[in-house]
Amino acid sequence: MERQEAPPPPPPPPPPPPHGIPSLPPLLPQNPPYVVADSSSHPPPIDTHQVLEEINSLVSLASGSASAWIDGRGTLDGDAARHEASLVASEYRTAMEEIRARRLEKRSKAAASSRARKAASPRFEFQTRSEDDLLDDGFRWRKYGQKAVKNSTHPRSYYRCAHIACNVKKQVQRLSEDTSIVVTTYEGIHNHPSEKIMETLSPLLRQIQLLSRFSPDK
DNA sequence: CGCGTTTGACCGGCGC
DNA sequence: GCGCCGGTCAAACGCG
Repeated sequence: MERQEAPPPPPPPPPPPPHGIPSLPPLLPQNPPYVVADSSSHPPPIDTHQVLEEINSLVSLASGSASAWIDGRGTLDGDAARHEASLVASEYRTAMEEIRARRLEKRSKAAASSRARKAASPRFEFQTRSEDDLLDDGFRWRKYGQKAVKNSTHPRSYYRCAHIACNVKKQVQRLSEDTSIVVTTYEGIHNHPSEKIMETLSPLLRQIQLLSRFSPDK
């Protein structure tokens, strides 16, 4: 147990979030206060793989893997390490539960507002014969999803109006029977004018204002 | 580097 | 309860 010099703590590799796996809350402190493995010590060292197993089972809830986080950290040892391992696992569990709860809440709120909007807001659909899927209607749209739909060879694309606080949506899909036809479905009413139209109109408006200032009946 | 797109995971609704 | 399906989310990616 006698250690003259604290061995230079191996700088923990920056957690490399592997491809496709969401970044995770810290599992272990960056600088190890934990005891370095010592074969002569008692109780025997615990393998991080044990801890990893539990953490992984928790992480699987959030469809990720924690192995990248704990890899290369070696073996924990002693009561302190044991204690820390359990703390880490329980902290992690709490964190993941919170994340999950927040996501659920957000989703159910979104679903509720989507239902309300569907019931209240107008929805209209029209077809155009066009090479381009996305026809220029003067508004800016941000794509937020694409989905293969049943009985259709072409995917359906989902767009939201890019204007702030305007929640108009549209779906765009090419007919499988006639590939040259695009079906566009709008949902909701814009709470702002089309930027394109304003761009065209604003010089005219300025002109009108200017003229009215010098108009004789003023 | 900021912003828009891609893409797989996830959720709720619905029919069975 | 279970599986399917459409719609949405959000991290990763890509492009100007």
